[in-house]
Amino acid sequence: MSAYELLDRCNESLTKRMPAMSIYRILDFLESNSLVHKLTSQNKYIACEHIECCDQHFFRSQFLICSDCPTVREIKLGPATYESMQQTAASAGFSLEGIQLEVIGACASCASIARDL
Amino acid sequence: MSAYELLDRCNESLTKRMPAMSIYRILDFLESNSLVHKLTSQNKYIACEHIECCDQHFFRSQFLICSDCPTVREIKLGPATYESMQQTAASAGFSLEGIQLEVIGACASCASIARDL
DNA sequence: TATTGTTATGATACATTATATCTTTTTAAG
DNA sequence: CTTAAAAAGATATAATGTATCATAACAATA
Repeated sequence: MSAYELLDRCNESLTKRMPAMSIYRILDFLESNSLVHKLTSQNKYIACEHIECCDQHFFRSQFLICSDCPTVREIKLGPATYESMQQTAASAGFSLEGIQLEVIGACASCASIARDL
Repeated sequence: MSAYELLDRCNESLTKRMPAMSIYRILDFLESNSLVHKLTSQNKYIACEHIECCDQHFFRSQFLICSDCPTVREIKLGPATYESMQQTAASAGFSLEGIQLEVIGACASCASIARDL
């Protein structure tokens, strides 16, 4: 959802109107704790898919974003993949701090619909 | 540069004011021809670093973005890397259409400054 | 050359996304 | 309790991007 979609959703169930600022502050907090991720190519926010899998999740994610429907899958980035990215960066003189890997594609269901046409 | 920075730059050298719409239309065209790329995590646009390297550039790029200065390096994505991403996507049922890989880090010069502190 | 249909551009308004800033409230420490 | 610091509320505004409609340029054809 976008920040403002979240805002509308909140205001449906609240008697008092929530200001946009609060949504962004809350999202900042959740993001900095890896409970929510921002899909920068969509300006949308998504709950971490692995919140419950462990106490502390020390892994990086990539996002598979369907171009036809709202489906998004968050997939853990293998340490080997991450290290190879680190090396690629290093070979260009960069010391890596973070990555944002967003993959656009057709999800299983949309791809099968497309095949039937 | 951001779209509006580009707009301002144009208006410095033009007698007539250019509308924002035109900038976006021009950027759309350049993007669809891989002459300009959008850095979605920054809402900025950058000229392709490999425009002159070949007639047709059939490769994908990743972007190394410095978190301290405006430096951005565009690096070709090796076919092996791309295929491994395709496989990862496929294992989640996605058929890959495109990727956006933005890497945040410290460029060589900013990293060396940081070391000296 | 005139006619017509298509594509591109100009112009304006508006929608969406995000931040700045100042005030008030809450929390925590001494 | 008092006070300093942190969080939340509130409002305005900045930054980014799109919709839409009118006009202009262009190309195909009679």
